[in-house]
Amino acid sequence: MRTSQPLPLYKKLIDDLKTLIDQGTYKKGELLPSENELCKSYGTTRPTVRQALTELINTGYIVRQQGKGSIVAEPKKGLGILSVSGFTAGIGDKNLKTEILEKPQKRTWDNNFFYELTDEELKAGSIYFTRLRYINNLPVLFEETFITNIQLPRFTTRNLEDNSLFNTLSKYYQVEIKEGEQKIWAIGADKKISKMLNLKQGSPIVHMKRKLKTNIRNLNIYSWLYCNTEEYYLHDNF
Amino acid sequence: MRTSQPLPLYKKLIDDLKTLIDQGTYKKGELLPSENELCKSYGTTRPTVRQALTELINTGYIVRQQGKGSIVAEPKKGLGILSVSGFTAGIGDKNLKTEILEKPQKRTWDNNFFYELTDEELKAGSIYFTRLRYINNLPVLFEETFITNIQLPRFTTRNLEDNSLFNTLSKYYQVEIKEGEQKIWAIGADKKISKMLNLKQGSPIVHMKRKLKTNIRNLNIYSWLYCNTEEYYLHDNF
DNA sequence: AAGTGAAACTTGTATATACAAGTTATTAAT
DNA sequence: ATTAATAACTTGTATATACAAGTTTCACTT
Repeated sequence: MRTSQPLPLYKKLIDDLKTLIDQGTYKKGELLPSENELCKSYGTTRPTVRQALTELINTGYIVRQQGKGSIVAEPKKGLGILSVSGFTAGIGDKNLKTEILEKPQKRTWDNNFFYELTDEELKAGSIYFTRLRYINNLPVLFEETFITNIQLPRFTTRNLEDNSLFNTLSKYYQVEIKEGEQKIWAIGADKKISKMLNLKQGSPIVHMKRKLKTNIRNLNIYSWLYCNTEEYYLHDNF
Repeated sequence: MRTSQPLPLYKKLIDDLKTLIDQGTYKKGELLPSENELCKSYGTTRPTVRQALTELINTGYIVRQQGKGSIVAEPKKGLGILSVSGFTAGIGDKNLKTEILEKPQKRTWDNNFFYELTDEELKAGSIYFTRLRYINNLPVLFEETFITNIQLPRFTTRNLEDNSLFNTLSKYYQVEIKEGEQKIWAIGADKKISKMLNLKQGSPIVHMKRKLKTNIRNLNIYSWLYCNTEEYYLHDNF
C-alpha cells in the first residue's frame, strides 16, 4: 500500500474554492478574495494562486476582470452531466431519489463491448453498477454504468445514491469529465424495462449510449440509459 | 482610429501553434517542440510558454503528458453538431441528402415560444426554415430551425442543402457555436411526422429541442428535431 | 457640491529560477 | 544478447519578483 501523496497546493486551492462556491459561501456575482489575499492565506505566491484561478475559469466557476477581481459565475453544470427535468415547477432535490439496483462490482469487459477499448482499459477491467432514478416516486431512468477500473481504490465501497457519481469522482479521485459523445435512439420498452419504468410494453422510451472521457488517461465512463419521457425529459449541456 | 496594440507574446504563441496544427504542419499524435525549445525560439521563459500551451489544452488542440511532451490531439468536431449515423459501414456523403421543405424566411417569434427570448431577440425576429434529411433515400430526420435575425444579411438567399448550416454561418458570417443545451423525449410519431418519415403512426421517434449559443450576443439557433431511429441513430459530441 | 487627480487597490503579462517526477535513450554490467 | 542502472531529456509544481493596465476610493481643488 502506498501512502497517499499530498495534493499539490494549487489543487488544494481549487478544491477549497469550489467547495466554498458550491456551499454558497461565495455567491454568484460576488468577488472572491483577491489574489494577494489568497497568497497570504495559503502562504504562497501569485503564479500558484493564478494557476488555481485559471482552472476555475475553465470550469466555469468564475470570471476574472482586470482591475476588479474574480467574480463568481453562474454555477455551470458539469460537462455532459445528464439531468432529468420536467415542466412541473418545483422539482426539488427532495423529489429525486436514486436507487442502486446492483452495487458497484469489479467485472471484465464484454467481448463485444459496444465501444472500442484500449489495451490498458481491457487490462484494467471495469467497475459496473446499475441505478434506477425516481422523480416524485415515479421510476424514470434506468442506467447501467461501466467505469474503467484505474486509480479508483475502494471505489466499490462508495455510496453513489444521490446523483453523486461525478462529485465522488471529482472529490476523492480528482477525476473530471473532459469531453464525451452520445448516441440516441427511440425504442419501444421491452418487458424488463417496461416493468422497471412502470410503463406499458412498447411505450416509446429514450435509449442512449454515452462515452465520457476524463482527465485521467484510459479512465472512461460508459453508460447505457433507458428513460421514460412521458412526464419528464432528458436534459444536457455542452 | 486606434493603432492596434501588439499582441501579448503568449497570445502570439497560441496563434502560431494553432495555425501550424490547423495547417497540418504538426499532425495528430505528433509531439510539439518541447517547452524549452519554444522558449529559445521565442526568446522567453517556461511560464510564458506554458500559459500558451495551457490554453491549447483547454481548446482541445493538444494534450500534455509528463515526461513525454505536448501531443497534438484529435481535431475536435464542432460543438453541438448533430449527425445521423448507422452501423452499416460506408454511409458516404453520397447517400446523404437534405431537402429544404420551407425555404428560409423572416418571421416573428411565437408568443409562447418554448425558450425564453431576450428583448433584443424579440426585436430582431427570426429566420425560419424546415429541412428533411435522407440517408439512402430513406427520410430519417425532420428539422425545424429558428435563427435570431441579427447580422445575417442576405441569409434567406443562401443554399443550405448539404449539411452546410454551420459552415455557412462560420464562413460568411463568422458565427461559431459556443455552447448549447438540449432536451430529449421519445414520442410516438403523429400523423404528419409519421407520413414524412415513412413510419407507422405511433412508432417511437426521438424528439429534441435544442438551443445553441454563438459568439455573437443574442444570436442563437433553436431547432426542433424529429428522428426515425429504426435504422440509424443520432450522434453528438460535447 | 461637483469635478479632478492621485493613490491604492485589482488583475495581466513576463522574467528567472529551482527542484520533483515521468519518459526515453544510452551506457555499463552480467 | 539481455538486463539493469544511469543520464538526458520531458512536463509538473513552486518561489520570488517586476512592471503594465484597468477599477475603485478618497482627498483635494474648484
